[in-house]
Amino acid sequence: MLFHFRDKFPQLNPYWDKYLEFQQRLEVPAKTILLYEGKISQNYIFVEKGCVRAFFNNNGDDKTIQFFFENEGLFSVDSFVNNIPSVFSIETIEPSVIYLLPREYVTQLMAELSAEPDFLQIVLKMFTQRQTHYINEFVSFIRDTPEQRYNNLLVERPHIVLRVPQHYIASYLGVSAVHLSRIKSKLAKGKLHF
Amino acid sequence: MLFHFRDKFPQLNPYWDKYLEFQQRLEVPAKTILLYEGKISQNYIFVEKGCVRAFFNNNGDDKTIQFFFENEGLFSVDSFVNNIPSVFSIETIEPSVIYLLPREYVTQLMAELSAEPDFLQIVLKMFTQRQTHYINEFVSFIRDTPEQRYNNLLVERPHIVLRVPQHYIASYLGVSAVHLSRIKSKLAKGKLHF
DNA sequence: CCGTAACGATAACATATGTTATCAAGTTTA
DNA sequence: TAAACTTGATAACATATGTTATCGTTACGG
Repeated sequence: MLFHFRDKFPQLNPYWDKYLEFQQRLEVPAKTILLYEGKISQNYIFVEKGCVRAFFNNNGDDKTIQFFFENEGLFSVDSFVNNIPSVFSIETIEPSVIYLLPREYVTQLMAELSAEPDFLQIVLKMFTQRQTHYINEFVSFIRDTPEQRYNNLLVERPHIVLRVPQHYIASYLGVSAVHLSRIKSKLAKGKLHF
Repeated sequence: MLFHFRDKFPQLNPYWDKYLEFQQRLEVPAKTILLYEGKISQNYIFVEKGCVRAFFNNNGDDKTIQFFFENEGLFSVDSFVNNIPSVFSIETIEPSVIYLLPREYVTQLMAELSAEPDFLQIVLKMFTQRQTHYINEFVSFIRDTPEQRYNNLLVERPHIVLRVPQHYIASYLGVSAVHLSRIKSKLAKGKLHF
């Protein structure tokens, strides 16, 4: 359970900026784990450069839930808010520049934000957006074939296809890497008829 | 995008109770449509007796998103909050007793609730719960086979399997009705070995 | 610079799932 | 009560997808 913050609600940026100095800057290679499945989330994670994914282990092979790129922030809401073990891990996909804001500062920031007059409205909108996102994700599994989901990804979020290794995308789409390769070659053949 | 209210946060019930008199009581047969896909949600819907489902039409056959039973309330958050056409329909599955609270009263209710000191906390918790629910739904599609999903349903929400016709459950699980029948018979055979 | 790992394509085979059709039992409705 | 509809099971066949293995290419660390 993740969500983004920064720049989605620009009027909150000044609050955010106040805490820049408390962030820890990390420069890390690919495949660096930022949060371990089973551990309690202790930081809000902001991606300045590179990209990360949220995933969980399922009998050996891992399943990707979501991707995050430049200027996106995330945390395991469930773990962070309720102080319970995270059900997924977070790791970098590319060499990345990451900022971590520790729990105590996030709490403090939240308290300050509550003062903002229309913070309730913003929170509602923020969660409504996130909720719509996750509902669309799962409706897509009910409605679409893997091929259609891959196509949607190509059309709606091509940067994911361009930057992320194929087996992560496959696990995100809910198919095997082999099958995703088949889907791609089938689509490529389709495009030859014109 | 739906969510439940009543009794999940008992401290809010008094607020809710104040609006009981403005609700419209409906006694309807099965297959009564309460909100049409494409229309803007004008009511908060509360199920007193019976059950309903949210679904959308996909090239002729319909796909079920969620089920609601006694004492659960729902509305299309996206449609209701942002005044846009709903992406799904809502219809009764059994003969039901339904209460509708029109938009204007919900708005009024919300305004009153904002006064409640820890309403922000409650809203956060409420949405966090809903978000967890939808994430679990879609993670289940990435992680589990249809057979496992059916099993989860049996274990975690057996009332759904008991009360809801099988083809609705099939469309909710993302499989054909025929295949759900196969899954059931396979599970039944499995249970004979003991 | 070499060895190793990561990535992606493909083949061959096994299994899962969709589609269509048919049948039986129960329910609803005229 | 008869006809029509709903629900669910099953068979037969077609298609989709998973699994395992192999291969070539590229990227990367010693």
